[in-house]
Amino acid sequence: MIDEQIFVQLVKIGLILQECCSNLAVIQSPHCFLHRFNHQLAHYAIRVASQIQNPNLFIYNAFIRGCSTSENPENSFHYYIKALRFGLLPDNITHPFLVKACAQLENEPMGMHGHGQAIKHGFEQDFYVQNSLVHMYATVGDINAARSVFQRMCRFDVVSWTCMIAGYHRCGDAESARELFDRMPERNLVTWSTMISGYAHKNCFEKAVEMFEALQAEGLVANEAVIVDVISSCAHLGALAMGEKAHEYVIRNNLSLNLILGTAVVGMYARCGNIEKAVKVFEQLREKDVLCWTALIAGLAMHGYAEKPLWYFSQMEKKGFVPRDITFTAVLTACSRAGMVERGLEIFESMKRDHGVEPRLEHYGCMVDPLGRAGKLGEAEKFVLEMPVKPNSPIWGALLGACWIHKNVEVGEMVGKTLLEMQPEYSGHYVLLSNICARANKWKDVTVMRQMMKDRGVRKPTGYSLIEIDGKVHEFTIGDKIHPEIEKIERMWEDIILPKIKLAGYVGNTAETMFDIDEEEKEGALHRHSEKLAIAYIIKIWPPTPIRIVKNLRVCEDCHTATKLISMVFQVELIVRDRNRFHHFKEGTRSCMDYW
DNA sequence: GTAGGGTTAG
Repeated sequence: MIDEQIFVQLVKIGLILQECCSNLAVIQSPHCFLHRFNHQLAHYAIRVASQIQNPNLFIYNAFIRGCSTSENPENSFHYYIKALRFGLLPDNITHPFLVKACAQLENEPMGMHGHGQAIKHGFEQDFYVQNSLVHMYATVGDINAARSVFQRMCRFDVVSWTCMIAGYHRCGDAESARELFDRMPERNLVTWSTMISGYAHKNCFEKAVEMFEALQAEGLVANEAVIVDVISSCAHLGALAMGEKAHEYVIRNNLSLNLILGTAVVGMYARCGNIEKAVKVFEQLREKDVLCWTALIAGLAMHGYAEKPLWYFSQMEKKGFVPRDITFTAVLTACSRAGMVERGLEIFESMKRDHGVEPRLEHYGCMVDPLGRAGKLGEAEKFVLEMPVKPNSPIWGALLGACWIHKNVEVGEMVGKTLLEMQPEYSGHYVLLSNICARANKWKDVTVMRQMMKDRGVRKPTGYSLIEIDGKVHEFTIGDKIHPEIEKIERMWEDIILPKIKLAGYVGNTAETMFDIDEEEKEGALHRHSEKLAIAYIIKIWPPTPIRIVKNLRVCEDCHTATKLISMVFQVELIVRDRNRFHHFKEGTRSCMDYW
């Protein structure tokens, strides 16, 4: 029989070891060994515990605490119930961890159970219990319950406010979060981090970056957790200069480029168009895991590479990392972008067979697209109709895109009709369908589509392009009339660029603009597409190499051809990011092989 | 004893 004091020491050591292992498990490979070790350790501790004749509350609290942050937080309840059965009364330490376990599980009914237990044992007024409850309700998204606990509290600290702020962000109420943030008397890094991640996770990337700047203005130094969201926001914005600045901040402040931050930096460089730097950072990372590899593979795919992402995928597997569903999304995208239909199908089939990963909607989407692009419309259609999951609008959208590329009006009309029913508010479907009709000279249908959009109040979003010059972002919109230098830009296009690229074989393609404007304006309007304006502007002044442009919509066929010719005639490298991917233009070649 | 971090088809 083991002495209780010795056991207490054992549990302490065990818990510390367990925490160390869970950290180690993240940074080292192969993972399976450490997981097994972890499991064995827990098992060992439990076996030791069962040897004790009269375990006291301290021991149970240690287990409840240990489990609350483990992979199976529900075990906290297991030990809680065991303690009760043993006739032990839980104390003020027990409840916060029991409630925390429910938050970890994101299980509100269980959390309410925990809340009930705290009331039953008279700890409802305990400050730590209250903070834990606010946290738990905020985490499960029940902001009303969180607020109700919060409002009944006698005192607050930075943790209470921060938990409430996180809760507001979680339920999409950034305004209330901001209000509380401005009002609270004390803020620390976690508070700032909660605000920044709150914005970033709700796609308010500019706000996230603004908060980071405000944090610096306060004289605070961000840590890894903060900067991760800042860098990921830069990635989403496609703001390379801003992202580079954040990366420099990491280096200057000696922040560790750990697994998570490293992944964010790799993703940022890829999404901001500097894929070479993404690869370089990736190669230099000391710690790598499957998500890190996935970020690189997805980045390479985004840039139109095919062999490279597949090579990294095989390297990843060789090193013993187990691909996850999103890894396959990235790999299949790479095949799709490169038009590697057969290779894609092979990998798609291997997902379940060799890796036990059940294909999800996005994986099917990755297959419909290349099949359609390759002209195998029948197979693509069959694929959609025979899917075990109900196809969603992006999948039908991929099929519609294929109909547009291959001028298939019959299938296009059928698919378009389905899409208009599924998403009557989305302008893209009307535009694509009308373009399909326009290509087939079915002008009556084009008019019908136009009218339908008008009747339903659907508007096509305005196309815009962004370029960063000396750290300042310049915006150009289609048919721009408000840009202070618009006249010069237009003259640049008309007098210099257009004649030069015409000599190189450029013929304006007006088919796609049918939808936007009247016949006689067609060619003129085409020249006012935002990326052409941006290029004309940047070529006018000293052009950087490469010229980087970020577009909100997809690059149209005409702009694509024009950009390709500009890169050749003016001897400049252009990197254009549209809503889907990157296009690299250098000396008249392009990375996407006209697959876009 | 209580709060914050990466990847994702079209």
